Parts: sequence; structure tokens; C-alpha cells
Amino acid sequence: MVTMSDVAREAGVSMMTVSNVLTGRKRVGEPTRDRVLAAVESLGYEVNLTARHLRAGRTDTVALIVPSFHDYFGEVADRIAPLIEAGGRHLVLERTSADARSEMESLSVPRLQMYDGVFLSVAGLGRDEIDRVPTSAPIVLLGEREMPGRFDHVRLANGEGARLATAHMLERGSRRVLALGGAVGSSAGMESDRRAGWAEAHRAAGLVPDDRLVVPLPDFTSEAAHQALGQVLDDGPAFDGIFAVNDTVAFGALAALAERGVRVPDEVQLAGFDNLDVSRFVPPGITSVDPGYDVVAATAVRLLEQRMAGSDAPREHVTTPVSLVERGSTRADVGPG
Amino acid sequence: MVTMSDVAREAGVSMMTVSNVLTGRKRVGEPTRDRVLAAVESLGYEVNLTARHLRAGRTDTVALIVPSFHDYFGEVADRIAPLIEAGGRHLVLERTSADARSEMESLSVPRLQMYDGVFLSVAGLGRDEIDRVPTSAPIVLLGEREMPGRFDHVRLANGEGARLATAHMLERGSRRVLALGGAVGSSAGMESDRRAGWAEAHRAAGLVPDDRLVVPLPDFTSEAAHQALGQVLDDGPAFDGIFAVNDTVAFGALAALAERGVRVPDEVQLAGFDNLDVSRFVPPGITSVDPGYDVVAATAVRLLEQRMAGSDAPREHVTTPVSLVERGSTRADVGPG
DNA sequence: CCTTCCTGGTTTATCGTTAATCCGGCACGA
DNA sequence: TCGTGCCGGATTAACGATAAACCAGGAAGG
Repeated sequence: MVTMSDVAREAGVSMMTVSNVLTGRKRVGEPTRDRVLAAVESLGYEVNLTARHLRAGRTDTVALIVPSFHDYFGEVADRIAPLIEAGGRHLVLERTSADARSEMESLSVPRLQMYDGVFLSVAGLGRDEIDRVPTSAPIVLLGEREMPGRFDHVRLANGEGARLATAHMLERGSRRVLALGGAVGSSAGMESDRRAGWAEAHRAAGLVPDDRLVVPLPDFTSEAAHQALGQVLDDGPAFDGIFAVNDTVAFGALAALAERGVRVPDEVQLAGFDNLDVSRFVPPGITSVDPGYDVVAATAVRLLEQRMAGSDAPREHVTTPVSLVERGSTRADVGPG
Repeated sequence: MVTMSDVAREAGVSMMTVSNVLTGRKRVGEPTRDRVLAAVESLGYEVNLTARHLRAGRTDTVALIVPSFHDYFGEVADRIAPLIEAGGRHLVLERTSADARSEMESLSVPRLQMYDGVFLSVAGLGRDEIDRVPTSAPIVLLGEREMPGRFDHVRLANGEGARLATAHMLERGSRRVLALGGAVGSSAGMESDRRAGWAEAHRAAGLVPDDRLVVPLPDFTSEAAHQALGQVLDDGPAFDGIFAVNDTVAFGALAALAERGVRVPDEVQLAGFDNLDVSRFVPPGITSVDPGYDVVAATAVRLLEQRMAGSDAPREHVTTPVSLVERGSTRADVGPG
């Protein structure tokens, strides 16, 4: 590896002069600069960023650490990246998950400290892991869990989104809306928020939420939803609407319905959450709660940059608004039933 | 920031002893170890990875640098991550793209050298950028471009996949299969490979490929496909099958067909490429070419680890096999027409 | 009793870069 | 003529960790 001192020797100057030429932080005479540049060129020198980072005490890099790059977080990442770049920093992504050991690993404090700032999704994390993370580092939590106040936190208006979607289907004639992927217990997660919204919409419509309409899922995949809904269709309670906890789950539901010839939205209305790009195109178009990705991204970046700038203002917990995008999977008008 | 020397002072030992306790690389007496650990605990010391990396000359980190985290690369990333972790290293993702400046940025040699190894997708890159990358670093290219032999390279059997899908539809009664997202010119990219396979299937079936059936797209998004296919349906050549350059494009096509009441697969068969998870669930199930993600990932990781181990064996260019997954969007039997 | 070896630890030097300081000259104003 | 400044550049000293060499003291062996 060719280092700065090689260049310095080749050009007959000191290392500092090479550094100054390359960073432009101090004035260097024309002829000297030329000799340095020539040496750089001929030796093929490239600065060693690790060394620079050590010296500088920062990495100019921000990490987004999420359980999966798909769907929701993929969309968020796409929005955050340009904002971070605009701030002169660099964004990298890491996954939690894989196995438990490597989850600890990527959340280890030393690793977090390699970054000037971190967006951390707490979706799949235990409370213990989070409690081990020191408050000192600039960290913004993304996610739906109720979290200790120690960190800035951006979350969606999950309850409101679920309420919007469910109310919409109730308005359009549904009477028994399944909550697909709802949590039956009272765990403090995204799914319980969404379930609360589902229940609230029922009550607002003068209906009593029926717990048998809450269908839990082992995970929020299409496959799990496909299986579970198949079961319900075969020998579960009757229903005429589905609020899926997210769009991926909605696709699984769509497949189960199609297999049994159940027409959407005529017999069953369907709404999801996340408003994925593909949801717009999958016939008949999946009605979905839009998380307002741009706002989520902008808010998260604002909080993080504030923290990276050294602010010790009180932590903020921001809930960003959501909206309902109506498509063909729910009825445009109140149906006959 | 609390450093190792703080710990050493607190414990009344030398820095090396602290280091040895923490890394376990040398034996340390029981009472000394206890004092060190106590000091670590009380000061909240955490090792500085940047410094360790500088000293060690490696980062134990591998990067996957791709144009987007969606779809194909999202799937690949999911498969590569555990394999890299299993090798005791850490995987991070970066995006090329954003703007041109930051594209250069993330591909700059200094940045690449921060990683022990790099998977690089050349999808959106100019030849110039690639030529600037030195061969010395362990780099495995992922992608469909014809690339200089300087790098290890994993690519899909694109032509074969397109041929499989097209032949399948021709067998099942289609006579005029659209190539949606094919390149009309002879640019050396994935789309031209796929188009070649499309043409070959036609010839093998005794048909003359009709260039008017090749529909170029500005980009491979659902929206672009939706627009373009709408145009074709309104006043383009007649067709009874669609080979979409990827599944995302296929979704756009599906929407355009549905809007006009064209039945799939009865009137038009549809096949895509990538076999995304969702393609299995979107009614009627999208027939798709499966890229064999596991093989792609395993091959790429094998090549990179070889290179990281210092091998200077000749570069390998591996083409991994694909397979066709038949679903409801193509006909199970030859139809009446 | 002296050499040899081991144990548990310290000292020294270095990874590659850069902030801060220092220094020799030359120009310029008083 | 002598400060006073400035300019271009060199020296010094870190950033935080660790490999390698070194060393004190006791045990073992002859």
C-alpha cells in the first residue's frame, strides 16, 4: 500500500505538504503542488480513510440499521439516503437479525460508535439490547414500539392509519372487518396500535369489535398471511373486509381470496399499510395507508442532524401523520349489502 | 471519550495489559484481569474500532454496493448477509445512484479500500467509473454487463431465462410475445441478453421475431411499464403474450391489462424475471424466471472470500443458471387459440 | 550456586493522517 | 537599518489500539 510518506519522499516534500495539497486546507506554492500531484499520480496514491477517520475523530458516515431492507425500510432508506448525502455525509445500511449473536454484534456499542449517527429500527429488538445502548451517541429510533425516553424517536400514527382504513371499509358497506396480523394480547408494538385503531373505527361506527376477527400471524409475510387467511376462509368466522397489518400481508390475503374465488372488493374489501409501490399496480389496486415516507425521512434526518451537531435539547418523540390511499380493493361507493 | 489509557491508569496497569485482557490474546493473571475488568466497567470503556482497524490493516467488513435495495438486490443482499457473517465478517450496504457526484463518491477508491472486500453491482455505472477501480482490491462484480476481465464476475443466464419464459408462452399458444423492456439497439446489457433469448425462442418455434414487439422502457419501473404498455394496447401492434424484463415491470403491465379488461392468461400470457416473493401471491400468480438467488449469493461469496484470502488465481466469470417458475399468468395447457 | 525457562507484565514503535507549532526568508513600512 | 508580517514549507505530536521486543523475578534443573 502506497502511503502519504511515499508520496512525500517521491516529491521531495514533507507529508504535511502532501496533505495540504490534497485537502486544500493550506496554501501551497504552485511548483510544489505540481510536483506533489505528479507524485500522487505516478504512485497511484489514495488516501487511507481509516487513518483519516481516526485522526479526525469522525467518520462522516451515518448508518441505518434495520431488520430487513424490504418494503417499509427499503422505502425509508431510499428517502433518507439523499438527505444524508446532502449533509455531506455518507449513508450505509446494516441489518440486524441474521442470528442472535450477530444481532448483538451489529448493535454493539463499538460498532455504533463507528458512525457519526445512527438510525436504529427497534422492530426486532429486545428491550435489553436497547437498554445497553448509551444515550451519548447520536441515535434516532425508528419504529413503533413504546420506547424509553432516552432517544429521539420517530413513529407512525399507526392507530390513526388503522382507524382510517377500517372506517373507510365500514363506510363502504363492510360490517365485519378482519384484522389480519393484529396482536391479540396487549403487547406494546405496532400491531397492537393498529389493532386499537381497528377497534376504534368499529366503535365509532356503532359496532362492537369482535375479537374473533383479530387474526394473529407468526410473522408479517405474505406466506403467513396466505396460510392464516386460508384457514379463516375454510372454517373461521364470516367477514366482509380485511385490514392487513401491512401490504405484504395484504398480498398473501389477496392470494387466499383469489384461490377460493372470493371477489375483491365485491364480496370482501381489502386494505393494507405501507403503500408500497407495487400496491398501486396489483389489480384491482390495493387500498393502503401511506406512511408519508418523505415526512418520516425528513423528520428522522432533522433529529439526527440536530443531535450530531451536538444539541443536548430534550429528546423528541415525533409521530408522523399517515393518509389513506383509496384504490380498487375497497369499494368506491356503498355497495348494495 | 474514554480510551484504553484511561482504563489502564484506573486499573494501575499498562495499556497492553488492558488490551490483552480484552482480546484474550495473551495470558493475564487473575487478580490483574479483575482489576482491569472492573475499571472497564466503571468507566464504561468501549474499544474504538477505527483505531483497531487502522492498526490491524483490515476492517472485517464487506460492502455490497448496488443501485437500489429493492427487488433483485434486496433478495441477493438477504442471502449474502448470513454467508458473510458466517465468515466472521460484517456486511454493509451502500447505494450508488443518488446524484452523479455521490456516485463517484461511493465508488471512490479510498472508500472501496475501507472494506476488506466489495460486491459491486455495475448496473448503473459508466465504463469509465469501472475502469478507475484498481484490480488490486478484492472485488466481485454482480451484474449483467459485459465487463473487462479484470474482475471476478457473477452474472445470470439472462438469455436462457428469457428464452425459457418466451418458449413457455409460445408452447402454451401465444404467437406474438411482446418483449417489454427490451433494448432495441445492441447495447451490451442485461436487457439485450434477455431480448436475444426472446428472439431465439421465436426462431426455435419457427417464428420470425418481430421488432415491433420489442417495447423499450425509460426505466424498469412499474410506472414506466404501465404507461408504455397502455400505449401499445391503445395503438400498438397486436400481441398475445408479454415477456417483462423483470417482475416490477410485469406488475405495471398487469395493471395496464386489468384497466382495459384484458384477461390474463386467457387473452394475454405474462411472464417476468426475478421471481420476487410477491409474484407468487399476486393473482393469478406471475410466472417468472427465478434467478436462483442462493446460488448467486453462494457463488459471489465464494469468489470474494477466495480473493480476500489473497488468491491471485485467474479471475472467474461465472454465469449462474436460472429456472422458470410457472404460475397462473401463463396457461397450464395449450389453449384453443 | 548458576544457568535456563516460564510467567506476568511493561516499553517501544507503528498503523496513516493531520492540527498545531515552528522556522527561514523576503518584502515592506517606519 | 530594524522590526513586523506574511508565505511556503518542515517538525512535532497526537488520534487509539496493538505487535513485538523486552524485562523482573521465581521455579526448575544440573
